Amino acid sequence: MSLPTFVSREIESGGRPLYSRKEKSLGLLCSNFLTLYNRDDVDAIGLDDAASKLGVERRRIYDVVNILESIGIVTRRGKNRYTWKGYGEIPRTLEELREEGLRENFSNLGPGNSSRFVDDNESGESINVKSDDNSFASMKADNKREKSLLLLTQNFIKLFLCSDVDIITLESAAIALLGDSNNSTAMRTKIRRLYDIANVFSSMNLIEKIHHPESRKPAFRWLGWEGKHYSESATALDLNETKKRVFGYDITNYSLKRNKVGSSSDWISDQKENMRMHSKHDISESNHDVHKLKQHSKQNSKGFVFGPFTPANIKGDSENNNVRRLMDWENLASSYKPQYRNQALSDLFGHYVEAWKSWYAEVAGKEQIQQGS
DNA sequence: CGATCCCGCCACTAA
DNA sequence: TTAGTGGCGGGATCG
Repeated sequence: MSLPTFVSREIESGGRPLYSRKEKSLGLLCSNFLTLYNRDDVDAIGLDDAASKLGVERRRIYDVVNILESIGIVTRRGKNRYTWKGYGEIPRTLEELREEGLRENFSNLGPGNSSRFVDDNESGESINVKSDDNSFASMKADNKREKSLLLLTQNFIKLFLCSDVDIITLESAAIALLGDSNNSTAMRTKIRRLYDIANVFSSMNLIEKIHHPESRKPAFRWLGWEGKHYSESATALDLNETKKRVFGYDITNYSLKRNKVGSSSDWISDQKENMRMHSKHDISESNHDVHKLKQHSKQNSKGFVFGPFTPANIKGDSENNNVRRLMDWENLASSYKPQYRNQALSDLFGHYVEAWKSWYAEVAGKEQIQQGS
């Protein structure tokens, strides 16, 4: 009961809707999470700490962490605690997943597949010979594990790694990963999860959202982690910035729920809207894949990852000794005229800049408050 | 209107 | 039992 849920379409004095789903996307949260912890002096990650630092509910941290764990970036150390492993684990983990997937015949995507994930596992000793109720319990636990975000994520990846196709529709992925069951509800739920996963992977540029060449349907293309260089240990050149004005607020924006009004925290309300970059005159957004050899994302010294909208500015030559370092994003955003494919991307970029400045201010502001406990 | 996907209730579990 | 986890899907947003 309850939850009136009458669309309280609050409009901030000015015409700007005071709630944007894009600002709270898992992908953005993931980027912030990675940027926050991709440092050499980071080892343990406290979930509470992460939640408060990133300004989100704990529930969301679970989502991000579970997905990141599937790639090996972090590992569960124990209750409320994870260990940062770093991007270096990605290639290794992907390779393992590929082999594992091949071993499990994960290359079947088409209909009538009846893909069966054997669900291997390390602790392959289930001695539950019988014991009625006992086996029931383990069965339930097993069933739950099979539905876990972590496993779903890994299976999703296997789909790409073990198949000749590199463009997959979430629907097809759901069908393949669902094994069978034509249940419409299960399908819808599965796709919801895949969207979540796709979001964070997109933010990491492991995959890219596109429109199927012919089908026109939205799909995702595997990009992989190959050329992506990261700086395992944050170089010194960051955090030395000072000419950047410090914003008082931090990324903590618990308020602004979907409907609820929430305290009018002036999050993005300021006037940095002057960085309206129009979507350039169509850049020959030709019919089929213009995405040929685009160089998605580069990362700055701190490991911050750009979305699929890498400003053509830094893409110059691929991963040279990325000595670029911290260019002034504010200027870039307001003066540089990037060739974004569309308004959405430019908007997203704006949000990234915003988010980046936010946590940057926080981090720079109060040193690295290494979480203890 | 269909594609997205955030939010947070609440069933499980671990301590 | 309490605290930590994390399925799940309603329904708000986006395009």
